[in-house]
Amino acid sequence: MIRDQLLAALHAALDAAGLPVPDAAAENGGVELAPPTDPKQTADFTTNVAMKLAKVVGTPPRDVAARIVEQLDALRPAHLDHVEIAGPGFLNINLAPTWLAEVVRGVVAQGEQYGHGTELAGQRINLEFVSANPTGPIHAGAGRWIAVGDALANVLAAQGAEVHREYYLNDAGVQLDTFATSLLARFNGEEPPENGYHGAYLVEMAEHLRATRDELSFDDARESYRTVVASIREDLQRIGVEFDTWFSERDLHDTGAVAAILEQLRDRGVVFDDDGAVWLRSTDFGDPRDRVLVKSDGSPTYLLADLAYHCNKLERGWTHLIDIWGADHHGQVKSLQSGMEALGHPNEPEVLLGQLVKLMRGGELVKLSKRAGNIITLADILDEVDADVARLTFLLQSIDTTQTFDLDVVTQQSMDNPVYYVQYAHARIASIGRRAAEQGITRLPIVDTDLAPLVNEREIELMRALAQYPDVVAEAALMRAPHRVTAWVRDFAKSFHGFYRECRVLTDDVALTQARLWLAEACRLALASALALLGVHAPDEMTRLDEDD
RNA sequence: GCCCCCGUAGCUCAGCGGAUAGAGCACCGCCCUCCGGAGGCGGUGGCGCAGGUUCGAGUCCUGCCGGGGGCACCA
Repeated sequence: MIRDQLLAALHAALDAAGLPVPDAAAENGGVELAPPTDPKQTADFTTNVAMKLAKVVGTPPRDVAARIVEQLDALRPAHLDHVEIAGPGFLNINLAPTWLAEVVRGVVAQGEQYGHGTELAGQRINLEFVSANPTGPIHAGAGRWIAVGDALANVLAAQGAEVHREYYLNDAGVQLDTFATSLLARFNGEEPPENGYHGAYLVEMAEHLRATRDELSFDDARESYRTVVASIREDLQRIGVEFDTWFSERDLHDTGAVAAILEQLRDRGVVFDDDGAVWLRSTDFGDPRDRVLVKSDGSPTYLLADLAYHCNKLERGWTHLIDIWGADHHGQVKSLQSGMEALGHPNEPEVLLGQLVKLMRGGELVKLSKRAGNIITLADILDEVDADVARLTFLLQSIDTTQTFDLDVVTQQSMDNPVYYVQYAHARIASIGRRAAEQGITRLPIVDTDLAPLVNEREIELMRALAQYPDVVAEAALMRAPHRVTAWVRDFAKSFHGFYRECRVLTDDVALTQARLWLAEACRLALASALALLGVHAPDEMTRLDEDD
């Protein structure tokens, strides 16, 4: 990549100028070379290295910059046009337009893999997300974890990691008993207990069961969770997410894995008995309080099973564990990590806490409660908008922010959804291809195509955005922030629509047409790449809107 | 009381310590003899408050004020 070549040249220039290389491990970081953040700056790349060195060297930043420029000019790296010193001491690197042509060729060469990298090569990551209890349908808010988890998995994989999508099925424990009690009540035409599940889905399930039998045992009621799991799988299929492993909590108990973990913890001397219960000394590992592992009635806590589960993931060969949890589970993070550290697995799992989704309908906040039964399910949303709209909506913002999902806005105004704006850009490019075919225009091999005619501001803007895309993907993976890809693709679509309006692709100028056809193709590939990471389709055509709509 | 997240334009949100803080929606103007107007161009409008670190702070630190989520022998 051109940036890497420039970076190497910059290092060489620093060396030639007798300047030290800023320590990457230091507080203010190493040598940075990036496009200017300020869009009004026209340079291709900028570096603040002179300002970082000013203090070390003891001369003003602009003087340091001058020394670097002198050496860079002498080195003349490929594509370099000229370097300017700007503002407080920025080095603004201006390249010849040839470098952007190389970007386009690079995109075409990599196809829909463009933007992928190898930052995480060799890592085997187990990503657990959703893991909603099988006691009821997936609610709408969990859609966020589905969309974010799947996109994050894609982004991590795009950086070379082997990524495994895993769903932890809580098919043991008291919540399943509560489920059974509630279902049994419905079967017998009674109301579930106050703290049971009151959702209408149990009424339906009970009706189905009554159609084939007169009696229902508690155990059979309990096992009916499998029906719920089937519906969860169906919802996931509708939104297009597939898990590699559905891991049964019950198996952990049945195989003795849970008991074995308790023994391990005992052996390590990190537990104590008190009042008939077994406790983990998690305070030794930074937890605000110690935690119960085995209750005084002899039953294991969720934490103990969860420790067994996470150890199991490591035993299966995953080198790093990532869990996506809702912020309402914040209190469990430290406990789990303390326990894992006690078991010899520090820094596992990495827990990504996502802030919760607030659902709005009719301008009112919808209170969610499975137990009260007034849930809005993911299926409800998918009944009204397609999966692409739902996914992109969930991927619009950082998981650090509480998301307000306004059902009215998302459904009634779904045509305004950003997903269509982006998909439209892709469809437009495909449309150009169709028109070209009609006119008998063939795209010649890119090696035979001169891209020099691409000099319009719009074209430059697009090519620069293309150049930045790999960094965006790498950053999204590193920061576990797939929404960065969303932000990029929206901006990119905007740039493309601007280009489309101003630069006609199919013209009488054969050379220009060829160059623009390839630019458009590069844009299409990048859009397809980004949308694939987000789990959103890249359509070749959009359904036309009604004129009178 | 303690812990986590957030506070940026009227609204919803971007913004890896860098230069004059950006989008979408809404509102006000423009633009279809031309590849799909689900489009383009322009305008109005903003970093909760106070200190600190730094050559440089929306970004880092402290305090305060708001909003959300947690502080179980529940999961």
